[in-house]
Amino acid sequence: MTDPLDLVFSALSDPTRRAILAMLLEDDMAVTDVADPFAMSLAAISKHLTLLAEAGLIAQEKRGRVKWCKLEPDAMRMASVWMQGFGQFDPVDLDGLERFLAQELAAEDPV
Amino acid sequence: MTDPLDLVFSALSDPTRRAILAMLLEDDMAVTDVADPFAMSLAAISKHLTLLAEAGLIAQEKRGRVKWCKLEPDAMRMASVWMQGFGQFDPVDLDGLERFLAQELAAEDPV
DNA sequence: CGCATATTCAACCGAATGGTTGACGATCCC
DNA sequence: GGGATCGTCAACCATTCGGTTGAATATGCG
Repeated sequence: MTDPLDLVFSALSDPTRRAILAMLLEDDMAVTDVADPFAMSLAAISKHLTLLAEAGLIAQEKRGRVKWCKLEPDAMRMASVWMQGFGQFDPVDLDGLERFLAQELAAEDPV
Repeated sequence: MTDPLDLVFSALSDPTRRAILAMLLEDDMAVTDVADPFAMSLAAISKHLTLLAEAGLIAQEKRGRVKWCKLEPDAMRMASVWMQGFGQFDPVDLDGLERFLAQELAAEDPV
C-alpha cells in the first residue's frame, strides 16, 4: 500500500543515512565499521541501516558474525527516475554532455 | 545547520506532497484548487504546501485573496545532483539519449 | 569451555509528523 | 457594511522518528 518511493525518500532525508550511503559508495562495510565515524551508539546506526535496507538502498549479508552492507543502486535509481520523469529540468549530470549533444544535433539538423 | 537536502527529501517522502508536485507540473494552482482532489482538510493541504515551500520545491505568491503555488525546480535539481553526483548508476532519463550518444561517439572515434 | 567481538532487541524518551476541528484575518463583491 | 470565499493559526491527538541504555544472541578464537 505504501509507495516504495516513500521509503526511499524518507531514508534519504536523514543526513546520517546519506553519509552512510556515501561511505558505502567507497566500499562495502561491516556494521561496526559503518558506525565508527559517527558520534552515536551502534544500535542507532543499526537502526539506520535497517531503514536503508527496507528502502532497498542497501543490502545486508551476514557472513560469520559480521554483517556486510553494500549499496543497492536500484532504489536510488527509481527515485531518480521519478524525479526526472517528473522533472522539467535538465538532466543534472549532463551539463557538458548536453551541450555536446546539442552541438551534435545542431550539426545534424540541416541534413 | 540542517542540510537543505534534509528538507527536500523529507518533503518528497510524502505521497500527498509528491502528488501535489505532479499537479503543479501541469499548471500553477491556488491552494483551494490544490486541495480539491484530496480527501483531507484544506488546513492539512496548507501545511503540506508550507513544507514544500520551506523545502524550496514550490514558491507561493499571494495575489488578492488567492495564493498561487508554482513549481520551483531548483530544489529538486539539487537533490537530483546529489543522487547523480553520488550515484554509480547511469543518468536515468537518458536510456535512449545515451545510446544515441554512444553511437555518435562511436561514429566519431575512428576520425 | 570461556571470553571477546558483532549485532540486534526491548523499553524508554523527547521531538517531529500528519491529521483533525474551530476560530480567525483578508479579500472580493453586492 | 455585510456575506461569502480563501487561507492560515492554534490547540489537540495518535503515530513515527531518532536517539539512548542495558540485556540478549550469535559467532569466532585461544
